[in-house]
Amino acid sequence: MTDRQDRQDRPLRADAARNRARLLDVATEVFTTRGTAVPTEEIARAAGVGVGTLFRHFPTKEALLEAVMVGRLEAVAARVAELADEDDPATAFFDCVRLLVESSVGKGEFTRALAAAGVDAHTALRGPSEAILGRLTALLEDAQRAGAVRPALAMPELIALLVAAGGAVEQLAADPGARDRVLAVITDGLRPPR
Amino acid sequence: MTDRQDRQDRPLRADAARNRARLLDVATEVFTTRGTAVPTEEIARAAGVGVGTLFRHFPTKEALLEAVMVGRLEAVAARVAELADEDDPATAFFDCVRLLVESSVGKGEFTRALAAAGVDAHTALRGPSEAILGRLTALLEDAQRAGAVRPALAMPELIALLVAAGGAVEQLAADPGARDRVLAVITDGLRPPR
Amino acid sequence: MTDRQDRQDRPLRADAARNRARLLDVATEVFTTRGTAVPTEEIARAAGVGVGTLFRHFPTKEALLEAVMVGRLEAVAARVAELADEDDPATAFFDCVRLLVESSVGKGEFTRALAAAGVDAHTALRGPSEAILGRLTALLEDAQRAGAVRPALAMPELIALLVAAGGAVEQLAADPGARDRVLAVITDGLRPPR
Amino acid sequence: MTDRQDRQDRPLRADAARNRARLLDVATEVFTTRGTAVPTEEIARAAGVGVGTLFRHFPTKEALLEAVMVGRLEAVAARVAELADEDDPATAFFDCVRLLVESSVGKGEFTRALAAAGVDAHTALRGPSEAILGRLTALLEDAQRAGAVRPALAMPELIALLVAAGGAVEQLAADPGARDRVLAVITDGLRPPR
DNA sequence: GATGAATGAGGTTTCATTCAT
DNA sequence: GATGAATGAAACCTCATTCAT
Repeated sequence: MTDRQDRQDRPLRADAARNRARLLDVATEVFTTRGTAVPTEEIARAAGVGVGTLFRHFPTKEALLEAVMVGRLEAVAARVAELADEDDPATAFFDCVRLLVESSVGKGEFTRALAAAGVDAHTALRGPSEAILGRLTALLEDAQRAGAVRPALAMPELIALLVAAGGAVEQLAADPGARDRVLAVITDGLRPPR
Repeated sequence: MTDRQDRQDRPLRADAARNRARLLDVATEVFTTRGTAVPTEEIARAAGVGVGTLFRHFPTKEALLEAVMVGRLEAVAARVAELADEDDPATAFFDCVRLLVESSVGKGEFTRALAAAGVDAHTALRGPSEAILGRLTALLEDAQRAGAVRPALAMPELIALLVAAGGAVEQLAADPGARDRVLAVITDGLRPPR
Repeated sequence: MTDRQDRQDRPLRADAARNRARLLDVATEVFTTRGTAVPTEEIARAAGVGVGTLFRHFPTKEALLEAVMVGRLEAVAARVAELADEDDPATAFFDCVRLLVESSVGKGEFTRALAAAGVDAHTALRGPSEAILGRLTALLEDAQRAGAVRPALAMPELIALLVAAGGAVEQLAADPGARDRVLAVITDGLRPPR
Repeated sequence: MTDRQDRQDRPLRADAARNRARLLDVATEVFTTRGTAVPTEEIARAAGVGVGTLFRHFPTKEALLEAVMVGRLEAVAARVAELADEDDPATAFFDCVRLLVESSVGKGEFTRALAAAGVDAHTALRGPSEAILGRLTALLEDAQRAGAVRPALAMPELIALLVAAGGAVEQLAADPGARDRVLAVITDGLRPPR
């Protein structure tokens, strides 16, 4: 009776696309700055649409959260791909680290919320996540081979460090000097021990 | 906002004191492992008391959160005080860093929840916080004077780093090796740059 | 309340007529098997049209319900008219009873839903209803005069019995033997008492 | 942590019991006369309590529906048990039939709503249902052995007939004469055919 | 003091209906 | 005429907090 094809793959109507985009923008902004406890109705109002519209686009609050995450991850993945073109392994790796730290602002909150909601976060996030992780793994290994990064460091702790440093940077948003000093500590810490 | 103790200085009856202690224990455990969204009723039940009792001791959920925080900060402050007795400035500072990271002071969630609720987080937390910060400031300065820590580092970013590293460590709870490597990155990063 | 046909007497365009017919078919099927709580959108989808089209033909969900009822009643009225041609009063009456029971005129759900919606159910249903009732009244009187049906029986209770027996038959859809035995009880019960 | 015993088996506090009873009364009345689509809030208001109270007693609308059903079935079961003491099998059986028809008012609506909600209706209703069905089966067999009821009649169709006749009687609530005539048709129909 | 029943504002989600495309 | 996106009232349910027992 209902063909999935019919409902999903048709390109969105102009106004629908506009609304969807506005909702995503607003949700990203709101979730990032005020946490995930913000009522859906408020997000809808801020986007200038009714709740019904929100729920047509994202059938669940979780779905909205997930979509926000996917959007952010995709943007980051794109920029990581650019940076990975750099020739010098050390430069490429540390630029990437800086990028990830600076763009991971607020991400921890999301993953936690998704996890708490019992979502299998991997379903929709896997694609962009793996793109990022794949690149980063390669960059790490190259930089380690080049002697620019301490050999005793694997991906899990690197990820954890990046997410954590992102949180720290977030706290220091008001003081760019402090932010740079945090980044310096992290990057210097990643180099091989003396 | 303030717990019962403060309002009427009558000493708590034995059973009341026991209930208050159990509530704090349970709340610490529950908030830490499952976040602050857990219903008050569940906390009361886990502590073996009725909700009414919980609200007699802590007139607000926020008050309970605050009390939990205060408890944790006080415990940490005590241990920091012990560590500060160490003679070698470098040892003292880095031991303290490790301690603070491992006890994940702050646990982001709490401070955020308190802030979101509009509580002036400093009212009740100021005491123990300042105790910790005072010691840490002194340790930092000593270690910097001794050349063990990079000079370009102030308290705000140190705090941010510690909180962040705490988060990273939390994520890696399952893998002690990774946790140690994170700590190594942070502590090496804190040393003077080459 | 009234469907499009009534408002503008322009004859329906070919595709419009086809859509209207499909909607009625689907709605009859869906309401009958799954109750009246099924969302309009689902009916539209099953009919292969958009919701907008559904509401153009039937300005209200109630209007659709009503149209479904009218359709069923008209079909039954036609068959009752055929049966009434039978010569033997007893045969005619009992055949008619069987027909009405088996076609479950009314299906309780519908009338209730219509009534609950505050529709004056008689406005549009009156025509076909009266056609059926008129015939049935005549058949009942003839059969009573012929001594085939108990004299102490008026239309209201006959109707009620038929609707009720329809419900019983519906419940026993899976077991044709049981269905026949229910019909036997009713028809034997309608004969004059010993 | 939580012992089921602790929560459920304690006798209800006086006010709680009063509220629970009022809620059940109101719900029975409302569901019976106006169907199951009535909002829970309205039931709560009619019972003079807040929604929260309703949901404390019945954690789901379905649970309330089920409780209403159980209550009605238990009442009927008790009366059936009384009637079954009668010596004459025919009298006992037909009295029971009359009772069931008259008390089954509105029951069909409930079972349908429960079924639609996907509840395994048997879980909570099984007890009282089986009590009624067990007695009725025995009465039917006795009456058949005594030659007072047609032999070709099994429980499934008897049940269906009773429920259906209940519906008919409900429709005729305004006219007691008609109601009695319906009952006469049913009971005469149940006797052995001539 | 302790208990847990009661409260009701507020959160998420559904769905009949309207209207821009 | 047809479409389906948008709308928002209203449904169900949760939970911090109060208060009778």
